[in-house]
Amino acid sequence: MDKDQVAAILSEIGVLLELKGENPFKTRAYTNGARVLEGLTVPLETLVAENRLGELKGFGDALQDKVATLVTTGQLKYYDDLKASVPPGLIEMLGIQGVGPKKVKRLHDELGIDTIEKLEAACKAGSIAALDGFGEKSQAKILEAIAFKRQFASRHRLVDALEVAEPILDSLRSHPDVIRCSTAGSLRRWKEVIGDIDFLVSSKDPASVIEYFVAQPGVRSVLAKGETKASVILGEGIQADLRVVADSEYPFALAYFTGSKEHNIVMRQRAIARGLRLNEYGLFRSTEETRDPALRVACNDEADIFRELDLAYVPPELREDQGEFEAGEKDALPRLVEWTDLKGSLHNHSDWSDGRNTLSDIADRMEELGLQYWAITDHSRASFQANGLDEARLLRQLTEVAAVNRKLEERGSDFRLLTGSEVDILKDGLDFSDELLAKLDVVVASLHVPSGEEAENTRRLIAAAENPYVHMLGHLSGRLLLERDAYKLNQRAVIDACAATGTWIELNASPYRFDLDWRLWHYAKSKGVRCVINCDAHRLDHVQWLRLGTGIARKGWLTKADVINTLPLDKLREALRR
DNA sequence: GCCGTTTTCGGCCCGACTGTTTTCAGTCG
Repeated sequence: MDKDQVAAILSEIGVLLELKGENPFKTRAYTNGARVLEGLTVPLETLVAENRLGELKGFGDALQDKVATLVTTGQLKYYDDLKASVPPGLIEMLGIQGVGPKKVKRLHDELGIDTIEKLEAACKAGSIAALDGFGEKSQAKILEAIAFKRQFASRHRLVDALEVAEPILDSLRSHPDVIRCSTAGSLRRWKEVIGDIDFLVSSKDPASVIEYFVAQPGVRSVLAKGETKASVILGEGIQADLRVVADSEYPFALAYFTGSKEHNIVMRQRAIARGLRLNEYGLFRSTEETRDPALRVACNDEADIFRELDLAYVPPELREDQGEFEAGEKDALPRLVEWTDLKGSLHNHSDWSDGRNTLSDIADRMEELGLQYWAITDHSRASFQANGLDEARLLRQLTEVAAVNRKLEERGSDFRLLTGSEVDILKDGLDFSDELLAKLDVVVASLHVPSGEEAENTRRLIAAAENPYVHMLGHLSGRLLLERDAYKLNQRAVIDACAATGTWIELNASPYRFDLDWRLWHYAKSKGVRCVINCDAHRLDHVQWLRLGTGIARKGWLTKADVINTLPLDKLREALRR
């Protein structure tokens, strides 16, 4: 088994132990172990072979033993027995809002409920309300939560969340009683997929802000409303939470609610190690629970908090406990790329294949936005479903691009369209000959029709990377967020090949893809692979995705120097020729 | 289950909200 499979099993063991009512710290040991494995950059089998699992954080005798067994045999009796002892429906029941491991255990032990369907029937029959510790309200809430779970997915794409969050944030900002406000949580950390939206506000009058928030136009129902927080469901089925704090507490609350949970745990531990106590209300000179402002360390913003804990400021995108503490201690955090650093996009479509707009409309719009270049890389002939270009049409397109560029030049514009192709990676090589590819400014090679075999897909992509006319690989994994997993593929092996050949890798900025995944960029960068943040635009307004994609690049620790399309046009042309 | 310049046993990050409770357990983030 590889690390991801082993991590999934450790994580599942954690959930199963919770359902059995095990010691929560034991449960956490498994959950933590899974996270450590997910972030591993060396092959797990190597660690096992060299007996070095004990070097991993939180890996004691029990975890080392179980992981080694899984890696070498692909099986684990402890896990099999545990899984067999817990009905599968119980895990599904955990996904219902307000139902946790303790309740699932009691429902199962006392009423024999082991599926969501049985739970729903029991609610309707009134037998949940009769249970000790439950009541009419719990029963009604469970029914509601089951209906909600069926109607809406609990995970949402970043772009969908931003679309509803940004107007609400603007609205909060305009409220007279709001002093400072921000989004927080996974949205602020720019995760590609988010669960809910978090807002944070500082105010002298929390009650009025809470009332204002629950009355926002997008609010469909109110889940909870207290003195300092409220939870609502927005029309799109996305849950949004608001916290209101005093302005002096704002930086602490912002850091706290931005998370991630794992990042916060380390922050608290750093506070404790310095004789301090950190929570959402402050950083206190005390190890006891307190909110005494006299004991609070004065901090005006998040940077002050990091400084008190002997760290450089960590941008929200990096707060995943993926190395930011080691780097922050040494003041070695990178200066991350900004979306305004980008000068253009090198993978885009026009109405010659499956895009919507003409070459001249595209040029006019991108010039107007202040970009310096925009590559037209329509599909190649094998993508006939996307109206892919054959050699003759591609050659005609080159003439037309030249004509558009001549007009730009005549009116004194420095903006240029670049010629190119998103050439299909086929079973036996690329869809176009090297002679044809050599005539293009930009060649993006993409796998659209994968094989079912990991080794075969990996081989095809490596072969494409080795072609001297290929500048970059497009949407490497082929995933579609919340729709389709990555192809079977050894991504690290392909990254290694790109490092060896100097081939760039695209960060496809489409919010449906964000591919290559941010978790792999740190590795790619360490190998010296350069990134291209591409819109893969099919319409003019997809240019907005440059901003989204840059946030993902930031999560991958990338700087301006790591991203090719931050280069001005003349430097870019040189790089393309190399 | 993990961990240790006080500790190899006894801790392990912390607080708000809800419902079912007369003081707290469960859940969530």
